[in-house]
Amino acid sequence: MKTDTEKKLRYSHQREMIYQYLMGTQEHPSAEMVYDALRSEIKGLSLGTVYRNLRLLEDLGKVRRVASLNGTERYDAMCGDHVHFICQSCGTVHDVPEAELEQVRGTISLPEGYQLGQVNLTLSGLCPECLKKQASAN
Amino acid sequence: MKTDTEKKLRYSHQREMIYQYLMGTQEHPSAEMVYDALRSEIKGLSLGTVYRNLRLLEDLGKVRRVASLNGTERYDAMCGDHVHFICQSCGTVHDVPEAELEQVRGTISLPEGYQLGQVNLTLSGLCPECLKKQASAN
DNA sequence: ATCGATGCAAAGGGTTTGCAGGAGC
DNA sequence: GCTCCTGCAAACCCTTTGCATCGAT
Repeated sequence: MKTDTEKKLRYSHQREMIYQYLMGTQEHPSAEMVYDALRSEIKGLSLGTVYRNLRLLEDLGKVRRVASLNGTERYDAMCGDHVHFICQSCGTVHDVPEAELEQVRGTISLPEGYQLGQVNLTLSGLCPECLKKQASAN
Repeated sequence: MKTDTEKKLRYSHQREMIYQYLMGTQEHPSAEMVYDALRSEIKGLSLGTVYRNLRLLEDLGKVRRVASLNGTERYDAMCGDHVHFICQSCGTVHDVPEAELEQVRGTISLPEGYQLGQVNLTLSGLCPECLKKQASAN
């Protein structure tokens, strides 16, 4: 009586590497960034495979889509709710550990009848580097 | 010493209608939804024009991109920060007036050197209708 | 008359998918 | 050996853009 994920999945080196890569990075990469990072380690890796596995890992709840920048999705292996900062200029996505999302979650009162899933708090603005560049451009 | 928006803009019926439509709706429409809603009123309206004007209105700060669902951007004419609820199942975007975003903004402490712009709090989950459908499917 | 705005259609960029061969179990 | 997974490339979808024309000032 649940979303039947009847298909049993097999081990795949590609999937494992993709997941490991996401676990080990802080950069909240897009599919293409993952692809670029792994193509040297996995000969013949294809972008399609990266997309397929990201989607699969997402369905499994092991990976999360954390932001969308200029039509490009960004992924993260940490699945707990947390806060992200997106730089409008360079597109970097940083975690913001200081912000207390738990606290935020506490203050939310949804109207009757809604079921709350993810809480996504995204800040945008300019990162230190881009601020610097902007300053020196004047 | 500012982003020179030197180009002077002229009145356009299409732009006016698009803006009015966004002001008058609660549905946080995508470009195509705006197009579909207005094509009967504006003969010969083109989707490209809708996109161009949404972008322009966004640059003017009169309209805001509030969410991206399955790679499709959603727009809103209300430009203050507020909270949105996206139904994972049907894609509806609702405002959540109860949530106190101001309060949230107060609790945020960014690391040194960042400049905070927009604060975007998006909740996702299931809306009442989809919950109902899901229940009756069992 | 000038130059911004439009419609149209083609191009662009990210993501998905069909297919035949390859790999896990 | 049965299926799932992969690589490749074509297909898809949303969005942007080039171009000739229309329209506002």
